[in-house]
Amino acid sequence: MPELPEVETVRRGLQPAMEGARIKKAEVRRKDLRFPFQKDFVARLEGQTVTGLGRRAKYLMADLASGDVLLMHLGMSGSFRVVNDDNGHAPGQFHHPRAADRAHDHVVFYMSSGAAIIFNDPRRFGYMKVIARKAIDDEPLLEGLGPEPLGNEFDADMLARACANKKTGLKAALLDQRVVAGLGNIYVCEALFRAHLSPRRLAATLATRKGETTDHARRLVEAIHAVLNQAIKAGGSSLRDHRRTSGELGYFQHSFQVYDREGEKCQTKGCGGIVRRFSQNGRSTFWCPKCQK
DNA sequence: CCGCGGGCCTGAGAGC
DNA sequence: TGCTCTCAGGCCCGCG
Repeated sequence: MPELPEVETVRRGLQPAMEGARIKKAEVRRKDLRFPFQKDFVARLEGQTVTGLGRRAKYLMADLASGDVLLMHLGMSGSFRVVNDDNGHAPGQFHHPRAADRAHDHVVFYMSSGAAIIFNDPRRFGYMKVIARKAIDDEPLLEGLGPEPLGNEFDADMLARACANKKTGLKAALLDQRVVAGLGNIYVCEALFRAHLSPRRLAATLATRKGETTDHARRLVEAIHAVLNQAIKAGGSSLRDHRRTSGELGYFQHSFQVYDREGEKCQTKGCGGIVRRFSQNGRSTFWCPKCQK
C-alpha cells in the first residue's frame, strides 16, 4: 500500500497519540508478521515513553526513552488506527466495519494517554523490529537506503550520478530504494508523466556521456518533489488499504494523471494521447506514449 | 557486485 | 451464485 506520502500521513496521525506518551502495554496477537517478532519485542516496549516519531523512507521510527528505536513498516496492506477512550470505544474494542477485517488487527499499543494504537495488516507484508539507536547504522533493514527524496541531499546532480552506471530502465532505477528511498509504483509513474519522461528510457540517460546532469534529471527531480508534496497534502492515496489513523481516506488518488487510468485521455494540454499500461519488472507501468519521451 | 524473477499473503474484482 | 484467475501501493532472496 504505502509509499512515502502514505507513510508520512500515518506518521503525522500517530504523532500526537505517541509522542510523550508511555506504552503501558504492547499486545502482539500472532507470532509473526512478515517475519517472527523478536523474543524480547514486548519487553523492550512496555513501560517505555515514546520521545519522538520519525520516518526514514517507508519506515516509521519511534524513539524510546530506553535508547531503543521501534521500526515499523506497513508492507503492502498495513494501516494504523488510533482509538481514544473518550470516543465511545473501549481500547482495543474499536471495530472495523466487518469482523473479518478485525481479524487482521495484529498489534495493539495501549498508551498512557488512554489511546490505543492498532496495527492492522491483512497481507502481513509489514513488520516491526526494535533496535538500539546507537546500532542504527548497522541495521540491515536500513542499510543502503538512498537519500530522502524531499531532503537536501536529493537533487538533479545526485540523481544523475546515482543513475549514471545503471543498466536498468529509468522506472526500475526510481523504484530502487538505494537510488532514492521512498518512491513506489504510483509516484514513480506519476513523476515520470509530469516530467514527460518515458518509463522505457534508460536510467543512465539522466547524465551525458561526460557525466553532466541533463535537463531531464532536473525536470524529474522537480516532478518528484511536486507529486510527493501534493500527495502528502492530500493525506496520501487511498486505493484499497490506505487510511489515515483516524480512519479517513486520503484523496490524492483523484489527482492521478496516469496511474490506474489506462485508456483515458492524456491530461497534458494539447497532447491528445491515450494512457497505456504495460508490465515492467513484473509491475504495471502507466504512461502516455505520446508525450513521455 | 548487479539485475531479474519468484515468493511471501489476503482480498477484490472480472469473467465464465 | 460460485468458481477460478489475475492483480494489488513492498521488499527479501537466490540465481545467473
